[in-house]
Amino acid sequence: MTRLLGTYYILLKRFGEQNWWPADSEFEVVIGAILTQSTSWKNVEKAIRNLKKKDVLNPEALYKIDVKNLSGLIRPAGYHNAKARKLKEFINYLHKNYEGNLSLMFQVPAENLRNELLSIWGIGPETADSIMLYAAGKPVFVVDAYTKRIFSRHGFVDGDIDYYGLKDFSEKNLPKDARVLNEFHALLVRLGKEHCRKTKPVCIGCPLEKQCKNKKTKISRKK
DNA sequence: GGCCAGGACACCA
DNA sequence: TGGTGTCATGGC
Repeated sequence: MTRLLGTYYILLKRFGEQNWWPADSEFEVVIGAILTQSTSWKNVEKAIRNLKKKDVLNPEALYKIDVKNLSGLIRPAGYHNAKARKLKEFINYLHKNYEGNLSLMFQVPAENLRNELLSIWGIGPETADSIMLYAAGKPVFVVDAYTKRIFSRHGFVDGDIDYYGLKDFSEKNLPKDARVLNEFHALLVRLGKEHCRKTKPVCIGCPLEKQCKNKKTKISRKK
């Protein structure tokens, strides 16, 4: 077993299954993946509630709604004008190429699907991988700000590693199993929120405290 | 009242 | 290729 996989089991034992992605449908996962860009999930939930209330959280309605109305509904998620355009870019692509059928799109082989997603304006590496893993069920590792911070602070990778360096490292050291990759990313976000924040890291009680290399800000047990 | 959150893109050197 | 600015609301 790799050290990284061992870390996964440590987190799983401590936090339990996270049951990601919290959504009622694959389509909702895609929308959530775009809305959560650089935004806390609590704000995304409000935007999603608005979309549900107006009954537009489906491919047909989202295709028909005008971008201004859409922008107003997703306002709580921040960057609402930019995100409304992003949602429109995705839904237009889906209608143009797959008749608005997400299941049809997800039949595309993983590597091709990833390139297609990346070709859509507003969908970058992380959002593409989130959609691949949590909506399409493809076995890919999702890198985010928490992953980078946690892995560098705990000595898995250098702090200046880029997205694909981190993704390659992770996928080489973990089984190609969507269930594991799904759970691990969710556990890393949980760890990041509770113990490995950008500022004020709380190492005491962190399940990875012994491995932490964050000397500068690590909180000492000594009085 | 400041910081930052489950990023991506445009622009510039 | 890498650094910086922009997009913006809401919780803590």
